Amino acid sequence: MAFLACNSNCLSKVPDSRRWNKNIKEQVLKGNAKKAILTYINMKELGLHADNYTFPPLLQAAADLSSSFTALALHGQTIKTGFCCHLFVQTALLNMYSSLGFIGDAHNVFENMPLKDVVAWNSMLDAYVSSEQMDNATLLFHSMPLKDLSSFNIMISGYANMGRTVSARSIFDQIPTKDTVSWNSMILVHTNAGDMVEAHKLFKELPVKNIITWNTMVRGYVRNELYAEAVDLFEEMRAGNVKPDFLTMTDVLSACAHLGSLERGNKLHIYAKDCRLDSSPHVTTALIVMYAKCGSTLKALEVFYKSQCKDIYCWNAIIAGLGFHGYGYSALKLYDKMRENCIMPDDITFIGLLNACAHAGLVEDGCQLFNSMEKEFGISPKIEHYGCMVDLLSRAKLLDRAFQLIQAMPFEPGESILGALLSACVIHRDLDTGEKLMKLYFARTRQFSDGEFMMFANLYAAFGKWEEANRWRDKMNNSGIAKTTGCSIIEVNGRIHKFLAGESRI
DNA sequence: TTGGTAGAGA
Repeated sequence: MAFLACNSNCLSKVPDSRRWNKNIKEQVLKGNAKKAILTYINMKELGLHADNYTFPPLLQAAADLSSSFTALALHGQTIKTGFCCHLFVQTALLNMYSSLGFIGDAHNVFENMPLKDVVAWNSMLDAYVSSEQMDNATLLFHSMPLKDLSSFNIMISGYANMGRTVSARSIFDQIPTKDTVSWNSMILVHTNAGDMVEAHKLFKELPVKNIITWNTMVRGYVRNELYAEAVDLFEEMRAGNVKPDFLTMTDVLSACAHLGSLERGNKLHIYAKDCRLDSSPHVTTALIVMYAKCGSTLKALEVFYKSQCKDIYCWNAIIAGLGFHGYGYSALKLYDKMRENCIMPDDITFIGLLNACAHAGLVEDGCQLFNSMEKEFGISPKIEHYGCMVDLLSRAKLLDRAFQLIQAMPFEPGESILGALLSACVIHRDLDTGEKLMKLYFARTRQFSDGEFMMFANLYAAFGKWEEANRWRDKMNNSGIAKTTGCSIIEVNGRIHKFLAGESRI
């Protein structure tokens, strides 16, 4: 309300709809969609009329807010004022529905447009591409009476998201004059397909690179687990005086975290400070993760406490980092602080917390947190949360409770949950629970993986029951896997004779 | 003064 008063004071002196339009647009550009909508309401209250310049940013604001209610109300306003017939307003309506995921509504707007220019066609094309309807996008692309460079670029980015290298390349080769967007999208196609050699080839060929080109490559290396290459490219970037942004920093820190290189991580931290990139919550989170993974929990805490702008990612990272290193109580204390700061936990927070409890043996705290997810926060536990709980109960030797949880969970238990409880059965010498679990798995009509057959075989082998172990081993689709993956069964003359956990000699 | 295309954290 304070904003409205201020706004009306500032703007009522100049009751010019142009100024109001400009103001609305600026709010949207700043990411303040709510204020933009409030400005529009204020404008109407003052008796000013909206026009074809007012609606496009407002429709964008509705999309930014992900508010279908606001979207429908604004669509109604365009009809009421007659501006729904304006080409630019129609295109903005199409884009708003597309952003909200209402592709059918976007298509309706498009179909009812009496005049369609290339921007309208591209908007519909993008609606299909961003909703992964590449078949519809391809049909539309080929039926377009007008195409420009954006049309080709939109198609390439669609294929990039689906990893369709050949289709993307065919579009790319048809472009007479490519721009940086075309090249960057084509590089992304290859990084998404896991072909960093081809991505790097294009990167070298590209005459004019921008920050997105560099970031696409750095991210590509990280996603494809080529961490040293990611760091090297970052150094090349610096040597070439290309200024990294917060996304470059986030990814190179992530590479460093995977490499476990604290020395390099420290240097990157200093660099991020010098470039003032460390204030971004993305970078803060990446720093916390890097320090935690490199074993420096104290530095992770220092980054966390010094950060002026902490979001849920930062909180989740520090909770998970503490939990991973066995500081269960500290993780729980930070969770309390997080709640005091009125930050709502999400499903990732609980994965960190439950893992923290499992590592520190805090069984009852873990159970309470697990129960609070749905009751207090309306978060339905996912299979990962059940996995953490099975791990927590198994580590605490509460095998029957772990079994009951698996029995009650609304998911098909996977290999990792099976592995957690079965190995606990081996450690705590409880074959009964192991067999009960096997029966439960067997009762569910599903396809068993070789990994699961091997776990069953290992369970019996651990208890010296070679006949059963052999029987389960024989069910494996590829029993040769036992000889190549470090399986813990030793086979002599077709019979399993010995169980050696963790050894790979056969 | 207005609508469309590339990367974007666990």
